[in-house]
Amino acid sequence: MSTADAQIVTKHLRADAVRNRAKVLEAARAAFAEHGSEAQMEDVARRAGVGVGTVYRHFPTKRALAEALVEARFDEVLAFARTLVDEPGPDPWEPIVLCFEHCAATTERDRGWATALAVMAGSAVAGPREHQQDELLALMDQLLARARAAGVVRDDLAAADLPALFCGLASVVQAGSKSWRRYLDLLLDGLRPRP
Amino acid sequence: MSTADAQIVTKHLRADAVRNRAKVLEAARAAFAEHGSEAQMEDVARRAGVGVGTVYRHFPTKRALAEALVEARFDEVLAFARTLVDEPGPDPWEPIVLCFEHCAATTERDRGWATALAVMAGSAVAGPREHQQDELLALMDQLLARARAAGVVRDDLAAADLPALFCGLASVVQAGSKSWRRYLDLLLDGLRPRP
DNA sequence: ACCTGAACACCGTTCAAGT
DNA sequence: ACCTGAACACCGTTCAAGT
Repeated sequence: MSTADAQIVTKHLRADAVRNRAKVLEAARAAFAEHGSEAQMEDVARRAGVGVGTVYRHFPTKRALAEALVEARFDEVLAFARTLVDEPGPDPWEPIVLCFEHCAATTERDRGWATALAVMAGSAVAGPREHQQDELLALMDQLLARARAAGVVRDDLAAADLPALFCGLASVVQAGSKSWRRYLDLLLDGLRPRP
Repeated sequence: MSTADAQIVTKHLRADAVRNRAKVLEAARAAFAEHGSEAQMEDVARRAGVGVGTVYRHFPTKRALAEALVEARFDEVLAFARTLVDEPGPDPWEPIVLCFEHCAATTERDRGWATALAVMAGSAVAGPREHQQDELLALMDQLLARARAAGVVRDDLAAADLPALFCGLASVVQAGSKSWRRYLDLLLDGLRPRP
């Protein structure tokens, strides 16, 4: 959906505009990774080698630019989740663990990712990236169903519970806690079936 | 400690300065509760009925003002934890639950509180409110010791694990999740002893 | 169509002038 | 000693002029 949109837009873009858009996104990635939401639009423009006006032509506000980056990350996360669903291993518990670890790793690389997860956890009626969110939940639901069937997770754990768990994990990682491993181990252990 | 500091300073303040300082803090409380960290210094000054310069005389930066508010909240939380330690009930698990619920409730009323918890979870070497942090950890340690002795919590759960748990909870609450209750129930259940 | 960058608006912070 | 608020600095955003 978002990919389709991007292509439709792309068709109407001049060649140099396409290049500039990509350069801006790449520059923004670097700037936001380094400075978080404090990153400056002027700095993004400088790194991309364009004028500020060009940045604003492609992304109406700083927030929109940040969200475009998150959308790209979302696609990565979706691809990862799809792999887990499509290539099931012998242990149905493992993909659950991998999802949480992937969430933590993504948060470490991209400070904007925690915000995306917070939006999902808030579960406002609709919102940006709604389709991405739905797809991720559907994928997680499949992973959970398998794990439940195998009796390796609490049988009352639903996919709808996960965004909040990811959100919590992301904030712990982002707090810079050296020991998010310990936090994650506690969390995962708590998701195991009750006796 | 912080209370002592405040009194030492108070002695050197002129009567009108004391009043103004209190008015600024009260105005800041309202402004930050309403707008979060987006609150404007000019607005704080207006609500307090003073000039911006007066706000800056008492608090060198916006960040310092926000931290003063958090320090006050911290004192409230410490008082609550002290009560739990000093007036033990029949059920040693209950105070643990109350601590988490109090954390969630405080986060709902004060958006700045989540930041304080994130700092604790990050456990940087030192930092502001270090004594408050230490005291809170010591109190939690006592509550945990009792619960462990009664066999109502995982015996590997340490007080040092709690800041991360609080941090995660606070971010879920702050995300505006209607169902942080569900999140908290999952979390607490995960802290129960293993079979 | 798209790009540029000077100009504008907004808000955190400072400081000269007041009491 | 402390207060005031105009002035400054910084950064997000706009828009007239260019190609």
